[in-house]
Amino acid sequence: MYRSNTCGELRLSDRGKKVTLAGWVQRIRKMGSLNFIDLRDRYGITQLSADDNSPKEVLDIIANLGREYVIQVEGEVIERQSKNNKIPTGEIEIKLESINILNPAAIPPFTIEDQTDGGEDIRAKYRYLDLRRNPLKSALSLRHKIALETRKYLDEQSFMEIETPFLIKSTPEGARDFVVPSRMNPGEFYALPQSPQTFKQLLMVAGYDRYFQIVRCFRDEDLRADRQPEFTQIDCEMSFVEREDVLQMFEGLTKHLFKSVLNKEITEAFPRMSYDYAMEHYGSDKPDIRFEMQIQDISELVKGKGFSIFDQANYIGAISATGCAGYTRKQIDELTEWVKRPQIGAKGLVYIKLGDEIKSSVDKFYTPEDLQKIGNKLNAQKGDLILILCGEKKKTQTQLGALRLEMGNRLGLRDNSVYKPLWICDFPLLEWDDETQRFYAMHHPFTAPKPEDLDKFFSNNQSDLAEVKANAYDIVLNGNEIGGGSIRIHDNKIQKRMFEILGFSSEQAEYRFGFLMNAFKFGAPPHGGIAFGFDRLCALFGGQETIRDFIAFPKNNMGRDVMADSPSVIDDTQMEELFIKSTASKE
RNA sequence: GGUGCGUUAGUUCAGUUGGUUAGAAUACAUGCCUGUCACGCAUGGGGUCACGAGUUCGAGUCUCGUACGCACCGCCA
Repeated sequence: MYRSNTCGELRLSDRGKKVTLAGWVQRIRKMGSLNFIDLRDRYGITQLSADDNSPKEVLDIIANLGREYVIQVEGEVIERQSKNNKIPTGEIEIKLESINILNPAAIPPFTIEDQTDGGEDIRAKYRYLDLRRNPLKSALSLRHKIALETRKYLDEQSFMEIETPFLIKSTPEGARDFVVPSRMNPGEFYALPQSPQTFKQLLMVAGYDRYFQIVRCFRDEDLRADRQPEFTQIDCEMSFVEREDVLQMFEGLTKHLFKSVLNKEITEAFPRMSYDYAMEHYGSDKPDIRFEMQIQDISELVKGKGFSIFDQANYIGAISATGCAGYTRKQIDELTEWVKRPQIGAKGLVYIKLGDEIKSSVDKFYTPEDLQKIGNKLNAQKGDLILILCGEKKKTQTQLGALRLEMGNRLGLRDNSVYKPLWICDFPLLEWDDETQRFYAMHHPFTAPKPEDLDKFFSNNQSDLAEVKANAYDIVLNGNEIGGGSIRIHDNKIQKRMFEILGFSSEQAEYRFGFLMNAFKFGAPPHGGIAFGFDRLCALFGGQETIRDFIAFPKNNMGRDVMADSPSVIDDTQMEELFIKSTASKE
C-alpha cells in the first residue's frame, strides 16, 4: 500500500493517527534544524515536519530532497503549533518517521504554482508539469463535471450515447477535412468527421429516437484562442420533434448545467431573437446581451443636411456609450484609430457628446436639435457619447458590433460571472457566393427550410431562394456561439432539391450522400438536433476566453503539439506502405 | 493568405539618443537560522541579447529578411 490517505483529507480530528502519504514535494522550508515539507497530490497539500528529534535517516534524506521529487512518507498526524487557515489541512502536520524517495525529479523549468513564473510557450512544452498546477486542475475538473452532468440529464431524458466512426467518407463541403490514407485501398482516403452529422441522422432512421454523444470532431482550418483542430461536441439528435421540442429540451440541459455545475438558477425562458434582428441591432449573429447599447439605423435623421459622407453612404448606424460624454479629444482619437485598424476597417468615426451642451464632430452640418433627435432614437441620456459609423450596410453593422463589444469591455459591462444565454433563430438557409457563383448552405445541406418558405425553396428565382429561412437555431452565451442545430430534411424530394440548389448533379449527390438519401427511402422520421461546442462551454463556465486550458493536451496556433512535436515526418517504410512517394528524404 | 505585438540568465522581464564589464526579480547552489507556510539573511554560479544580412568608427538598441510564439481578419457547411 503506497498510501493510507491523500494529501487533501487529514484534519484535526485525525490527530494521533499513523498515516502513510505519497506525493510530490511542493516546497521545502529549512529553519535550522527545523524542517517543513509541503507534500502535494491532486487533492491538496499536507505539511510534513521534522526536527532534531526525528530519525537521522529522515534528516539525511531531507537534506538531499528537491522540488517535485516523488516521495512516500510515514508519520503521525499532530496539531500544528502555528496554524495556516489558508488551506484545509492547515491545522495539522505529519511528524515524520520515515521518508522513501520513490523517484527524484529534475529541476522544473518553471514553478509549479498558481501564479507560475512560466510563459505560455514553456508551459505548453512541459504540459504535464503545467497540469500539476491548480488552475489547470480545476479547469479539467470543471470539464469532467460538465460532461458528467450532461450525461446525467440526457440519460434521464432517455437519450442513448452511441459512438459513431472516426474514419468516414470525405464530404468536401464546409470546413476542410483532415484525411487519412487507406493502406488496404491504395490511393483512397478516409476523412475524420467534422461532426457525426450524417451518422446521427441514420440513427434516427434506425429508430434510436434520442441519441447523444460527447464526441471529438476535426476541422482543418486556421486556429484561434477558441478554436482547435480537434474539439469536442455534445452532439444530439431527436426524432418526432419540431423546433420547439428541441429548444425546450436543450434549454433544459443548459439550465441543468448552470444549476448543477455553477449553482446558478435560471428560471425565466431564454430570450429568442431572429438572425435579422441580431445583425441589425448587435452587428453579430452571436450578440452579447449582458448589456444594451443597441445599434440603430440613423440614416433618415442625418441624410440631406449637406454632409456628403453621410449623404453618399448607403447605411449610417450608431450606438450610445453610457456616460462617456466626458471623453477627451485624445480618447476619441484613440477610438477612431481603433475602428480604423484593418481588423475593423472603418473609414472614420463621428461622435456626438451629450454633455452640458451637445458637441459633435459634425457641428457644421447639424443643429443641436438634429443631434438631439439622434440621441432620442438611441435612447441616449445626458452624459452619453454617441458613436457613428457609415458605409455598406452589412459591413458597417459588423463594425458597429465590434465597437459595441469594445465599449462594453471598456465600460466593464461584460462581467464573466454574469451569464445571459439566448436563442438565435430564423437564419437564412442559403448564402450566395459571388466568386463561385453558387449558393452554399449556411448551416449544412441537411437543414430543413422553414415550412412556410417551401414555395420559395422550389422557385427558380435566385432572389426567392436568398430569402428562404432555415429551421435552424443557435444558442448563444455572452457573445459566444455555444451550440447550433436545426430541424433536418427527412423528405427525399426536399433533400434532392437542396442538392440541386447547391449545384450538385444527381451523380455527385449520389456519390457523396447516396447512403443517406438511400436510407431516407426506407422510412425516415421527422427529426432534428443540436450540437454544443463542449470546450467553449467549459471555458465560459470557467470564466475564460481561451479554450486551451480546458483541454488536457491542446495544439498551438499552428496546429502543433509542441510537447510531442507533432505533426512530424513519417519514415519511408510507412510512406511506401501507403504508396505515397517519400518527401521526407529528399535532398 | 493578411495585420499587429513579441523573442535578452533555467523562468518572467527591464535595458535611456547607437557608446565602458548587459541588469532586477525569481529559480538554482552553498552557509546561517526551532514554527515556517510567497519564511528570512548572506554568498555564489548562470548570457551565441532567436537566426541571417545591412547601415555605422561602434548595434541588445536602427533597417531588411527568415524562423518561432501570441492575438486578430480572411477561413471555420
